[in-house]
Amino acid sequence: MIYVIGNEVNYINIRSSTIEDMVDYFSGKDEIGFDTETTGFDPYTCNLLSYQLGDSHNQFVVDANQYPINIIEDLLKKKLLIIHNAKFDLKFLYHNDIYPTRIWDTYLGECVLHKGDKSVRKGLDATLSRYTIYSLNKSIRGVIHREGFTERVIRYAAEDTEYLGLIKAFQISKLKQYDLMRSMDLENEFVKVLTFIEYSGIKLDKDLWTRKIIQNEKDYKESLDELNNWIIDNNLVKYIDTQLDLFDDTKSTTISWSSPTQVVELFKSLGINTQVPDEKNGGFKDSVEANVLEKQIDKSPIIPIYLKYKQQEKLLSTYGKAVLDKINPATGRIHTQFTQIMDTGRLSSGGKMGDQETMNIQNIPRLPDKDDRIDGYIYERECFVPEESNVFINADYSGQEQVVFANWTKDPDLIAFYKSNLGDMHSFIASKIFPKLKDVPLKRIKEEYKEERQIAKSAGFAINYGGDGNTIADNLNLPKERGEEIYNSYFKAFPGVSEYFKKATAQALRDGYILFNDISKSKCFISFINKYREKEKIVNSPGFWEKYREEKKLNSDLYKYTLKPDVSSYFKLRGNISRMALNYPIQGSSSEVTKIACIHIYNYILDNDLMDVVKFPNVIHDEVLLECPKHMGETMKKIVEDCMERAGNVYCKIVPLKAEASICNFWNH
DNA sequence: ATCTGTAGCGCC
DNA sequence: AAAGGGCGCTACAGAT
Repeated sequence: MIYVIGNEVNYINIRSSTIEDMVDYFSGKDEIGFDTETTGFDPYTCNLLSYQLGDSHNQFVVDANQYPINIIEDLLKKKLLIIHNAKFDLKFLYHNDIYPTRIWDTYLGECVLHKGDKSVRKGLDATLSRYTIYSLNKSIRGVIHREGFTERVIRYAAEDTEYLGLIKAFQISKLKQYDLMRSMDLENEFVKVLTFIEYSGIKLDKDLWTRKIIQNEKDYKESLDELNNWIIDNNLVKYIDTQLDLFDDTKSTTISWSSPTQVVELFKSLGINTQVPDEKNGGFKDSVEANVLEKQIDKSPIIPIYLKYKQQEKLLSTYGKAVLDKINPATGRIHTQFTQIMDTGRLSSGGKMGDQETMNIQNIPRLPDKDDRIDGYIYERECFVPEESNVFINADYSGQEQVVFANWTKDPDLIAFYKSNLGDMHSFIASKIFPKLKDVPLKRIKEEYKEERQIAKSAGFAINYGGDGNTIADNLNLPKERGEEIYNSYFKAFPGVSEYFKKATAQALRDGYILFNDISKSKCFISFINKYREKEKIVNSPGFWEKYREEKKLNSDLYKYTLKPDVSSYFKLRGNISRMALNYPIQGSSSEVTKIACIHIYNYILDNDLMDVVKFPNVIHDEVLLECPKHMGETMKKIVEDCMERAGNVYCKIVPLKAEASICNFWNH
């Protein structure tokens, strides 16, 4: 039965009711299906129209204008709320100072159960159809704003809460089957925090940002002029604009410098090699990306000018005027949208929230090292600031993924490095892969063997992400053989890493998913596992390789069009799985550590009644940004560090994760 | 005029 | 045999 509170109705199976009756009905129950209808996505500028509470027997649709949601605060705080995409509804509750404690988010349930498969639709309707024969009519969505509490609006609003308990039950059974309940618990806890982060937003100093744009425009024009003048000075007539302008006798060029296609053509004519391997077809393609050109910096003086231009262009486009439009008129702050569960469990930021464009707040350019900063130059992160009477607490884990890596691989030398607090990691790897540095103190390596250290840094990085000798050679512009040597000496130096790599790959190939760790048991399902198994079956069939070698010798059509593509795709898929198996557990477990840290911080804020005082402007993978009144700075700094290290201790039992926080007046990281 | 895919590059 | 993990945004280029 559907009940409406706040409007007199009498339709078939729809009755009028009262708040008291509704509260009475749910007081004996532990969980409530919950949903809201609003005028839009932003809690600061939009309003709550109705809220619905329901289970499989009864649903209550309440007119929020007549009955402000605060009157059921007690219910919302005490019961388990089952919500599809809770972040949206929670934001409106937070806006009314209601902070529920127990959430089951059926949307996140789907994300946990189908992590790795983007093709799975996770909306409420799609979710319901996955588990039951029921389906929803979503065409009504948004109509409530226009037509009010009509019969069809009431029916569909009620329907959204009717099946949530059922979906939850199906999800629990699936989650248990895959041993994913702890992973789900983590996400259900974290969604409350992520809501708070989005709700908090981050303040952008508008004037400073505007000055930054002016500065970028000036730099941009200068490098653009430099580019064009170089063409004119070198009299590359093909690219010089010959069209006369009666009012302007300065020459210009016909090149659109932000077009890679056009720049490729020019650079080729200057003898610059633009060929890079094309992953898609195994052949080659043209590219003028920075890492291709940097290796050929001596080939033409135009290269450094072009690279500088590209940098300025980026600062002016992605980090230019559009950012100012993202400032919320009500709060004066930028409120992004986070996606809570990507394939590795990491967050992402940006995209559209309804018809509202948000921005990625996780890729704002970093401040250069202090020594490299230019006096008076305005850097992006300097423009992100706390409110007048506040300070930022900016904290990050030192070497989060590296430390998780050491704990996961259990490599004795890596562990020894951290345990003895030897100092610089890259110097340590250098000492392991260069025999001549075996007995040189790490401090000396860092200062005197910069080249070796750089090689070690690049090699360690590539290997962590599943790269190999070829990757190393390519990165460092070395011969293939040298890259191979470095690769091999790395594994010789760290046998535990090699062992771990083998085990991780074997597990993934066996199970068809990547197991992140034994604490949360989080998993990413390999969406293309069946495709891999098909190819595996082919290459493992009796006599396949004999046939392959034979046909290869003949270079037959069978080889060219069947055997070769099969083998190629087999190794390609296997390589992909292998790299996922190496990287996902490190990246995914690290993200869980950060999520738990954020939960601790959030709970501290909530337990100490600081929701109106402390803000949580951002989280960037291994880094958190808090905002609090100046006088609380020292306390919050310690709290944040403590929360982060406590979270780290859950996952990193051998080598602990250390967190460092600082108090600052802008995003100083 | 509007949509889609790609190249390139910002962050961790 | 192929050859570095995870994201999102902006410009261009080609298509509709």
